[in-house]
Amino acid sequence: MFSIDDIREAVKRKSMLIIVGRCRVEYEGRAASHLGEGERLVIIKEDGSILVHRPVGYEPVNWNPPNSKLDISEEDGELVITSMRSGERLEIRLSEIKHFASFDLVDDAEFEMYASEAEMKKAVLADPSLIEDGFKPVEDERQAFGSGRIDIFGVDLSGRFVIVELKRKEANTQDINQLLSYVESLERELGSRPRAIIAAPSISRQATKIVAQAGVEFRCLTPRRCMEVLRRKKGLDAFLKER
Amino acid sequence: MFSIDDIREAVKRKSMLIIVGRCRVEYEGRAASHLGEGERLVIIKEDGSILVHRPVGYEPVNWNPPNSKLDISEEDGELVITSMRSGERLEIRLSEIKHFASFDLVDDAEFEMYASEAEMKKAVLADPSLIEDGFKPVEDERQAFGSGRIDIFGVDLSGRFVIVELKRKEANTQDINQLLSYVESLERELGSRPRAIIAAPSISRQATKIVAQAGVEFRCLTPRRCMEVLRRKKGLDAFLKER
DNA sequence: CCTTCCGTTAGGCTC
DNA sequence: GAGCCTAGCGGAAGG
Repeated sequence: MFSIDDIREAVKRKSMLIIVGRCRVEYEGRAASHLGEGERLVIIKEDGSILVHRPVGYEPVNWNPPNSKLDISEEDGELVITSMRSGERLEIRLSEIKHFASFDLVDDAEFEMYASEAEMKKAVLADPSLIEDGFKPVEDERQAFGSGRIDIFGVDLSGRFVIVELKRKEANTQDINQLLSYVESLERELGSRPRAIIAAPSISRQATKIVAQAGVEFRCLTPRRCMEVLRRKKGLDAFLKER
Repeated sequence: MFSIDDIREAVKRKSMLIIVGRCRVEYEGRAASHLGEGERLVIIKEDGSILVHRPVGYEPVNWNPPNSKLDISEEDGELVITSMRSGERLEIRLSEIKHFASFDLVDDAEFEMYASEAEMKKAVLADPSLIEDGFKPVEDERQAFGSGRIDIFGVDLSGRFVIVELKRKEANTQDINQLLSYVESLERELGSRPRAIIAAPSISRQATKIVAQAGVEFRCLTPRRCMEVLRRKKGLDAFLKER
């Protein structure tokens, strides 16, 4: 079996702890919550993050992020785990522990993610014709005109300014509003209204209406297409380097 | 020890599985990712959700939501867990298993959350003076004017329309833009510009500028204050019922 | 630090 | 099912 000292020892050693048991959970901080008695999985990680998982659902029912401070105690025969963080307090009272284990895990691997919006941006900068022929991104891309950051800012064949908003999935009304706030901000700044292009794999029907009404243009652009462009470019770079 | 059949059996029994071991993870679906070899915690829940947790961080590095389909197999001496879902595939290849356990957890408790935006809305409907004296929410509150849903729609003392946007934490520029899109949509619909009020515990400096420029009004309203109003109202209801 | 915005966001609610 | 919004969102990136 194990004692409260085993748990304290594991916490101090900065191991990952797994506790399965019957518990109640109270949270108070940015909001507040109460969870009555039931059987759950509690995970405590070496960075001070803590998760309470119910038997179903993707999300933890309660948690505290990394760098929370732990306190382990015993009260009325219950194991009490308290996780504290500026302004937030999570208390888990375990009346019965079905399982306890601790591990010192080694995990240095890189996590690589593909098909993100950042990759779409790279692809458009590498091949601006993905937006339209003659589109030229403006070199200095750190454009923060009062209200937010523009994904890509450039000029079209006729020299007119173009704001491009990228989305890796279907564009919705919120996305169009975001783009329009950039347009208006930039219009005030430059005196003329720039073109606005939303580039996404698809667009919601509702958003289509706003797009039509506000003169925004839609370009179909998928993350997959962008990955292909980047792969081709990478291949070309390698080829040029070899020569 | 345990065999692959133990794991299959636990999955079939719809238990919660906990596996700690050395693994690689591939994901392909809405995006794609690759995670090289390292030691992690894998959780499989009875509803088909699956989580891969690294030794640090609040979030799982890879996952699949509830109702994913599981396949357990053995390849090249590795335990291969595949989780599939419409258009998404998660593959975990375990080269070494340090720990395996399964549990049939019982958890029927209610989870109660307080201080949500929904509660703020209830409080304002119960006591509209939280917005201002004479404010009257319009009964028919299902207001979806082309672009999104308005939190609370009403009239002020002078009979002018008022749009109220509630936020449980500091209001930012995005929130103001959202409110303004409602204002403009409604202005087109009604012919006159309604008042716009953002009710939140605080407002960011950036948002303050837009508020001033666009004629939006800010009302300080905290979730805590709303909870007190609701508690008082509940108390009153109970008192009236007792008589 | 503040601000902004992405995310395999998830999850819920409404039409 | 489609669309929209909240979340104790978390996390990263930029100023």
